[in-house]
Amino acid sequence: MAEGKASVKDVARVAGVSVATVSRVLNDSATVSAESRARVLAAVERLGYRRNAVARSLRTAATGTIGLVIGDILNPFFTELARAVEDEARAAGYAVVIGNADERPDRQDDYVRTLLERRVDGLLLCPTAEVTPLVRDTVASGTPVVFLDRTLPGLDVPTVRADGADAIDELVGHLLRLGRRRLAFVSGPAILSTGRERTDAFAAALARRGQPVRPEYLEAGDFQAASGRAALARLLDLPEPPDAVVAGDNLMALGALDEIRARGLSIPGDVALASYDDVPWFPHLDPPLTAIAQPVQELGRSAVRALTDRVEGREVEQVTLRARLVVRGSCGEPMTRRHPDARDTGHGDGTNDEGSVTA
Amino acid sequence: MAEGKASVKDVARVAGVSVATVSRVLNDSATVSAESRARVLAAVERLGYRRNAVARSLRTAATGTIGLVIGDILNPFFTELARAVEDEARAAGYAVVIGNADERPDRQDDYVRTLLERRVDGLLLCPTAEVTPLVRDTVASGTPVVFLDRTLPGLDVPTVRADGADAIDELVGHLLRLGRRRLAFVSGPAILSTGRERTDAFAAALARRGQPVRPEYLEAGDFQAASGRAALARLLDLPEPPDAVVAGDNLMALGALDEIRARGLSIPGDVALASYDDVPWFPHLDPPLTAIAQPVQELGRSAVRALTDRVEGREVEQVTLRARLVVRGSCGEPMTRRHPDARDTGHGDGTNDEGSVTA
DNA sequence: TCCTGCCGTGTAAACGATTACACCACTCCT
DNA sequence: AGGAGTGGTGTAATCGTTTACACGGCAGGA
Repeated sequence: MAEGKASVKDVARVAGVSVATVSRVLNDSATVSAESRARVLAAVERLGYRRNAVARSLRTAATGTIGLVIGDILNPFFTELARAVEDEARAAGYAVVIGNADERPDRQDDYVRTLLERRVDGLLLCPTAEVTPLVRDTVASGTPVVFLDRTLPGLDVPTVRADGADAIDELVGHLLRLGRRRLAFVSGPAILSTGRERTDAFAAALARRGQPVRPEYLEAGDFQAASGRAALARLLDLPEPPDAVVAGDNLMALGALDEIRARGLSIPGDVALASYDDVPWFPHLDPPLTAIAQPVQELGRSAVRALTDRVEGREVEQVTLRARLVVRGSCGEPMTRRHPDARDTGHGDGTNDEGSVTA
Repeated sequence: MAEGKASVKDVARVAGVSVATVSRVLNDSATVSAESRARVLAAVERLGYRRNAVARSLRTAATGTIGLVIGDILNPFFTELARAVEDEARAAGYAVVIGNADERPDRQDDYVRTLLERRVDGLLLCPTAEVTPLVRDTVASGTPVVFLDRTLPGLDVPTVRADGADAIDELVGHLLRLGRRRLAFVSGPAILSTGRERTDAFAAALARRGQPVRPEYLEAGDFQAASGRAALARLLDLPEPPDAVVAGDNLMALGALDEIRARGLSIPGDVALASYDDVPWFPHLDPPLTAIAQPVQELGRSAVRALTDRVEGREVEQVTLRARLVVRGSCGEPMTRRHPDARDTGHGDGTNDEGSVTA
């Protein structure tokens, strides 16, 4: 109704009670007579009073806020993750402050720093490719931190992540079955679990099937599109270029697509392409991209649960979920339906289903 | 180094000075002897002191934070916008708290409420399709608010947006030139400027060229994929279905794609498709999607500048930028290069260029 | 009647910073 | 020598809440 600068003191005066009573009504913390309650509520309404969360946080030493630092806000994987985190946090009564590290340790640190200064109750971190002193100190200092999607070596932090080893194994089998023999992998930074482990799983899958693992087919990028493109350029310039490439995330797959198209090569004719991460438009690409889908919704929700558990003093353990393979046409699988009359039911983690967002 | 619970008082004690001096060093606000400064800095280091932004904000009545409420975090348009806002805000010394309204007025209000409680210095709002009392009260109460991307009728709020009338006109000309005569438009909610104005521009462009505007070809959605799909279903079920469809945003275009594919129709053979908003993967679709690109980076940056100007007491005026048409193959344009050996230079607002993200 | 307990309420002390004001010790000028 | 200015510092008030503690009144049991 009125100006927005009223404080408890004003409310108390208008309602003819003390500030303590106002506070008690606002938090319904103790017994207050119906009479007082009504008068306070009326005064609040009349003054357009809005509680000052800053002062409240100062006094209670809790902000009701968790920080989420994601790797790259332009990466739909993180975007979807942020959405899931937000939903679950809101349900648990927390607000989320999102920070975008842009895959750069310095920006990550910037965000961690301001989030800590703002006294978030806990921190959800998708760590960038480096163990910075700040991150080390932060986890050491007892601030509730949970790693999401990725881990860093040498730090004892609860982590929520998806294991794609089985899916990668399946994908390798798929490619070999389709006659591909020169399989390449473009991984993320080796220090990140999501970089190292995916490469390892890939190599293990080849080995398990008695296939050689050629070091020149193991490329590394930084999870950004440009690095995917560069990696593809190096691979395609090899004397014996690969006939199948698996990209370590969806952005590098996009970069790979760029390079393959730019060279006038066809997919899957000249080279098969598959991607880690499944995103809504993959089914609409030419050809539809075979991908490994992570349970993004569950990842986000579990992470929030783990963090709030830590914040509220409960014990938490590591959470590992499973990713799974979604076969489409980009590896040479015969396309059974050129113009499908039913929806491709590739996704399946509960929400997004091919570009149709939110139920 | 040590525990993270030190306060200015502790620092003062260790440094052998008063809290005032500590504060002065921390804000380098007044002259402090080199001697004292050094001792304070040493104490800060030794105690691992981290300034409490909550207390600071309470005292200074400023949080150094701006709130950004976007329509839908799963929509890449908003994601890119958020990125731009964040960059500019960070450069201006502000942190950004992102809220995701999910295109729902109640969630928008939820976020506006908590952001105001947390005393953000200003609010960047992409309003949802309804003028809620809270939004009305907020702008009336003098809180610095700037609308971004969209306006609401009846509210006098500085707005930063892109005008697509010229681009739509150009697109209509493009379609007519390619022989399309039954043009349909799937708009967003009529109450939003981004809904209404795009429809109007579309109708005006047709009228200007002496083409009839058929009301049954003017569909409305809610900027989400599902509504685009539903709209397409209605359009394609008409006795005389359109031979070209323009979607009012990228998600509805995705939904349109879904429906067209599900019916076994081909693009552009059976129906041409174009979209408002350009996103990194459009060039990789089958066929590459013709789209109207908004100057997203500039939009975000201008909005932050407008808001910080308001926050810091300067006058601000409306900002209107221009969108532009990016022709690809989805309307029947002969594809000059099936396998381009140069990059499609569709985008051009400075940063993203096809899928390659960040320079 | 007096004591005990409970209910509803108010007073005042925190929380951790910033900052107005006062103060001291100089130096420099007249 | 005395006054004015200045540079460096400390004391204490303040921001808007929450909450420990105290207190008055009233009911019920002995």
